[in-house]
Amino acid sequence: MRVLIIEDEPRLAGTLADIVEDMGYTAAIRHDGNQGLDEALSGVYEAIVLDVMLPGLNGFDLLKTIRAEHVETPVLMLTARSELADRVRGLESGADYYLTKPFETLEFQACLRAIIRRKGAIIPEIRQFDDLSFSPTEGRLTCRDRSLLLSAKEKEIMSLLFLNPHSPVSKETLLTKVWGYDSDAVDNNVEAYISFLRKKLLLLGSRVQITARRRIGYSLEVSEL
Amino acid sequence: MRVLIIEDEPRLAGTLADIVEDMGYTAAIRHDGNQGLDEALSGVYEAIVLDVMLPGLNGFDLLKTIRAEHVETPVLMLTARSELADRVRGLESGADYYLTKPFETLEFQACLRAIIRRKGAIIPEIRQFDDLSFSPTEGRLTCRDRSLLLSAKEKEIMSLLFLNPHSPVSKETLLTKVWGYDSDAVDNNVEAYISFLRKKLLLLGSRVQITARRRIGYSLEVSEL
DNA sequence: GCCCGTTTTCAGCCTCTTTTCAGAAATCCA
DNA sequence: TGGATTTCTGAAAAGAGGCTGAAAACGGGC
Repeated sequence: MRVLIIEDEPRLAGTLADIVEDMGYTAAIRHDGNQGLDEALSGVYEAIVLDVMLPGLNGFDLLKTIRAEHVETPVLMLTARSELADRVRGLESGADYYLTKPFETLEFQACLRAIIRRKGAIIPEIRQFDDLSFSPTEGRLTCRDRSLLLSAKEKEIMSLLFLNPHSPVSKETLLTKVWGYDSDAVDNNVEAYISFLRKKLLLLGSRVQITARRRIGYSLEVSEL
Repeated sequence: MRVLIIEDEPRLAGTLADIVEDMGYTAAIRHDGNQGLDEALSGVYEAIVLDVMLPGLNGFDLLKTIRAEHVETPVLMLTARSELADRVRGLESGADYYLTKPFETLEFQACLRAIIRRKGAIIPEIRQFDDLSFSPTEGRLTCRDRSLLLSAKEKEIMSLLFLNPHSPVSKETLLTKVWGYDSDAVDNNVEAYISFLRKKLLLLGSRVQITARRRIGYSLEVSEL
């Protein structure tokens, strides 16, 4: 799961790469428009972070070109200006989102996650939390040398919990995101699955556990012991 | 610090209000376009969360009207569709951001913070008062190296107290905001919870304490010693 | 149709939260 | 000072939410 960053300013490019890697992706960096275009056309990226001002070929034209070539990779555009005209132009060139510098790390992450999710992909490849790692595509949980596969529903629940460890996910969220908006599943369905997942965590011997916060939700936490 | 939510679906409106309040704002809700417009024109809000589909007056037109009246409150638009045309139209109407349903709490908060910050205001997501810090989303109180989690009701009460330390919050306010408008909870319920919270502050060893002002309410104060 | 793993359902138990109550303490005011 | 009022808090009861084992129902592959 790779993200392409096309940004000529080295410091910003580095920072972005760090953030993206924190999210569980591998980052590739290109510093000019033409190199960026070549790379983007490869179509192997999960998302592209694209600065508007670039040497060689500007962001708008780069974007139009790859869209013309039917590369549908989600694109997050970055610009120093927040002019309406620019933002509209960005969207019309085929950007999925438009972020004005400066921005917060959290905001950037949220937007990146949002555009990737919007195109239907499941978020990063391998996510790590303490001694536990999780591959959402495969649905594999690994702790040290032990590893096991999750069922479809278990996998989706784990994905949501892994998205932001420590921050609780409510049963309501789980029900609508995993079972669907108009399903008639009830709270106990979630509880049953949480129970399944806990058994598997125990089996793996991980220090990570799923903690219930009454009336609030479930979150991943590292065991105190 | 108020945020106006213009959203006709009551459930979503309620959820958004909760989130916004967790961030330390006061939420006002309007369920239809015309009422929303009146409220928005007052210009007293820090930000407006605006659904596109509304009875009475749609979001685009509402937004254009208030911008024509030179109300520059940041606006976060919500829509069920992610059509390019819609997004362009939203931006052209004067929206600061465009969020497609469904979205994550975190994503929503990040965007809201972003648009407010962009217009110059600042909001910390962790609130600090003397040696005590409080994270409303997580419901965690921290003092130096010690930290603990609050229950649902404790959390809500603490949120309200933290909103304006030193300024007292009445039992009546607490009852309506925490227990709800039509609950039959009595003053002693509040008193009991204040007592719980005091115990927890003691446990943390914080200098912050909850002071009662007879017939007026409770406020956070720093201990004299 | 049968087998398998997955998913749902149910019931009983357990735990934490919330409410209730009663007496003690503090505060106010005449 | 003394009585009325308000607030505090420990303990217990009531309630809601959460857990889990077992069994039933489902559904895809052979």
